[in-house]
Amino acid sequence: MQSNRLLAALRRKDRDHLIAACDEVELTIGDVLWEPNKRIRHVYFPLDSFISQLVPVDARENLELALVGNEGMLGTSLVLGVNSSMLQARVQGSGAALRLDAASFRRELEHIPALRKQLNRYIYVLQNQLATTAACINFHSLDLRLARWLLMTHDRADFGSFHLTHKFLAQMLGVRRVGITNAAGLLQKRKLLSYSRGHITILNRAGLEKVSCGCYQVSKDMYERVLG
Amino acid sequence: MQSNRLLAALRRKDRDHLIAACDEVELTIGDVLWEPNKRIRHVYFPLDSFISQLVPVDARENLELALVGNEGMLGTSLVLGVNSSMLQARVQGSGAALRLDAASFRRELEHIPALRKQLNRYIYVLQNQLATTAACINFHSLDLRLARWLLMTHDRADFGSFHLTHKFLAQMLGVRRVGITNAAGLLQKRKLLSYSRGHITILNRAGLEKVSCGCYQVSKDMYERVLG
DNA sequence: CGCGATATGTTCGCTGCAGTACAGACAGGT
DNA sequence: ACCTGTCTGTACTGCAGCGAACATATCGCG
Repeated sequence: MQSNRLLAALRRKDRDHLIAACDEVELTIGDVLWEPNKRIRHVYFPLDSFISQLVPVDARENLELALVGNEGMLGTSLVLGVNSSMLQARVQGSGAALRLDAASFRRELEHIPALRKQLNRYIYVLQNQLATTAACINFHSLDLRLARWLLMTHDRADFGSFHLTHKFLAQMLGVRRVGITNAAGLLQKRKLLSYSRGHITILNRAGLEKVSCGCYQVSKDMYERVLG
Repeated sequence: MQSNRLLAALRRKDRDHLIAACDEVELTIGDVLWEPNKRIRHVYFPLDSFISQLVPVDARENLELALVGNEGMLGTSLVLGVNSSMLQARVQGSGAALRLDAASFRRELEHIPALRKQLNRYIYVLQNQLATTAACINFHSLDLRLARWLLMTHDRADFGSFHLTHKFLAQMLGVRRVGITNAAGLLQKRKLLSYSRGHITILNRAGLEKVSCGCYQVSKDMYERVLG
């Protein structure tokens, strides 16, 4: 069991107080924690789970814009004083998370200035990651984007294999399923990964980083610089 | 001379206090107010100027991700406790703005809770607009994106014509110059706009809205709902 | 006026991805 | 063992946008 990095940065007393207020819950892949523009009832601090945030497009398609693992928190809108978000939150890796209802969370934000400060910085990082993602979509080809996506997921899953079908990846990246098959085929030919029926294993992480566009490193550096 | 909508929402006393602390400055198209990852020295509340925020990509290319006019503020990073941003800020429409140095701004944030609250909401809107932009880039064709861009600029310029060359638009949208020539040609054929040597005039705004993808309306509605 | 600089228009070949269809591979249930 | 549903691989057409080169048009300036 891991801890949550945002909470780990708090002073022991603040952290204990906050964790005591939370429930530890088990999240299962596929769970939808919020629908777009519905009231947010809980915030989540993932421990070893991770959660996608998806923007719905034209009522049919989706696109993943942010991945929240134990380095982050789901529910930043509440920090900004708004109790909904246009993004859908979907569990993408099963595991544990600390959960806190919205009202309690607001109370904790008032009581623990360091928490607000930390989460503000996290929001800054998220914003910049969003900017990087937009640029990546515009300029980089699908295989680069796929490599980046796998690296980000790998960081949060901290084990080298996970359950991801091509169809699922296509929904995340907002492309056709066949596009993923091709891109993944390229990466597989270079012995960077292997997969069969929804089970992807990263064989050569360093190689994958080399193939991926710089966007991965930019996002990662941003996090370390502001929150590390 | 317009006022700034974020400030206009404050109570008279707060607003007057804040405005008294600001300098009114004249911004000229092309001015670069910040470079990426450099220290932010001032924040700006545009009056009748407007400012692009651009993400640099691979050290050569740019992509505009946000446009800040009198409905917003430039310098939200400071609200989040970080004194830089990875985005470049470039004046895209000449005009006036209220300027405040970073230290004073921080002080005002402490003194005027309503300001912090308002700016937090604005950050939320920006974040969602960023999400919408990313989706738009991924799913929508260039002529739709161009229509959206022109509408957003038109909103902030509040007069129907502005100085924009195809080359400049290409840099904003992260595409080739020829791509803009084609897309603009399509819109011109439908009598929605006319241009000659850098001077674009919107002829039929309603028609342009109809042609544009839904992203324009989504962004606009989001602003009105949260801040309107 | 003539010149150079800038802005726009057009063309060509190429690539990446969309859309669609279909075939083979494998897993789990009965 | 068989069937069925799911996952993956392959093949095709079509289009949008890239990169590059070149042609034309317009403006400002000497």
